[in-house]
Amino acid sequence: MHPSPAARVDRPRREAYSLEELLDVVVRVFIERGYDATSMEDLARATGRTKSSIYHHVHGKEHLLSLALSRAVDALSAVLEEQAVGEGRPVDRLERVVRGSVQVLVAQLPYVTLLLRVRGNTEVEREALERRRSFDRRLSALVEQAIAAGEVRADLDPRVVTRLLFGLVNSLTEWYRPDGEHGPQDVEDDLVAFALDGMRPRG
Amino acid sequence: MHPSPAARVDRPRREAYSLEELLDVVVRVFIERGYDATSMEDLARATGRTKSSIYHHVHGKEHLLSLALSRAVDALSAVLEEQAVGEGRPVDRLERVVRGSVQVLVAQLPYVTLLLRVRGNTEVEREALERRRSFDRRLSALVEQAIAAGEVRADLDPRVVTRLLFGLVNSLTEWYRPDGEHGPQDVEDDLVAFALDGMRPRG
DNA sequence: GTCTATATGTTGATAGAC
DNA sequence: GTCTATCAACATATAGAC
Repeated sequence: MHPSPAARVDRPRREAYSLEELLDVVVRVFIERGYDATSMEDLARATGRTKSSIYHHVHGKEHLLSLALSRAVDALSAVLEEQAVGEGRPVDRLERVVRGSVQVLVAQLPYVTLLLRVRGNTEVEREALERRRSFDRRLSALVEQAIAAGEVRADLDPRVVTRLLFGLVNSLTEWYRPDGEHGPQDVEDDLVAFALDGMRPRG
Repeated sequence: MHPSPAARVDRPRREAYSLEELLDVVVRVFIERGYDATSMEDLARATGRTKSSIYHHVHGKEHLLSLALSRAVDALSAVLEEQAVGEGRPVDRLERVVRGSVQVLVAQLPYVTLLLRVRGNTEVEREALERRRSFDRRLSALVEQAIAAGEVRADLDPRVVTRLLFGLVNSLTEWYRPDGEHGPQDVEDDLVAFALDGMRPRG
């Protein structure tokens, strides 16, 4: 059944574009509205194309999520990989992991933000969550090494310290904006200073 | 049009129950699956009733969210209200706000968790977000008073410190569990110790 | 590689019996 | 206050023209 010519909406035909460009727009919308609340029609509107056009690039909505989460997880894993078997005092390696994580988080803010919001509804999400937990476990081991070496205070529960440190870094996604009033280096330095020495003046 | 008797599913008729009981179940499911991913049918299954039965208690899905968010926001506001015009050094009032927030967060964990995940898609969500921002602003003022009094280190950006402190407390919802291995008092003490003095041993 | 049109399932919500 | 039955809207996804 053909439509009558009068029924056609004058939707202009857009240039072809890459998966990379598509993903940038998609992730922005996923964060803004939430993954589940975002429809393929929303994505079509945001990209200035049609749903069918998106389906030409990817298998579906969950595939888009999968691509986005992989990027974030890969970047974070690389940071830990560098320091996990590194040299130097445990507390210094820990600091480098924190600094590296902050840098990744800032550089890949939308992707990491999306990763941190995943709840495990689907297989794709559960896989990403499992890789996050692996990151957590290895960071925890580093904290315990630092405590054993007397470089981190021993009067606090190591597991709680790990969680708090982790939470401190991850909380950046809730407020840090690249075009905001805080520079990435200042935020990184303030966060490390806060984590190591706290809010109270020393002396 | 009546169904044939054979088509009827043998769904047992359940006892009446209160809005309070309903809300507890609903919030648990909202957190588990995410608000948008949760269907009214999911809620019906979780409560052991039917969709229609739920609609008898509330106007709809968003009404359930509204009730849940109000509870969290009210509890957090009460904590700040106690200390905002309180007596004592700013840093001590700040510590009491942090301790009070942790206690509320632990006592009302599912409700606060839900609040912290809201993105502002609807009017109900935007209202809750605005009340959160108000909380943030007043906490920020308290931090600045403490810095002005020389009770909090002045070499860090006050706004960044506020965000980090806020993020530290809120990150509890990501891992704290009432039936877990950490007692609420220990977590509260460790968090305050971490925030005030950091991870590094003093002396 | 984009488009229009459509198939097919699920959603939030309501009507009305019991 | 619970239930069964139903709806209109919207969801993901696909077919096939250009």
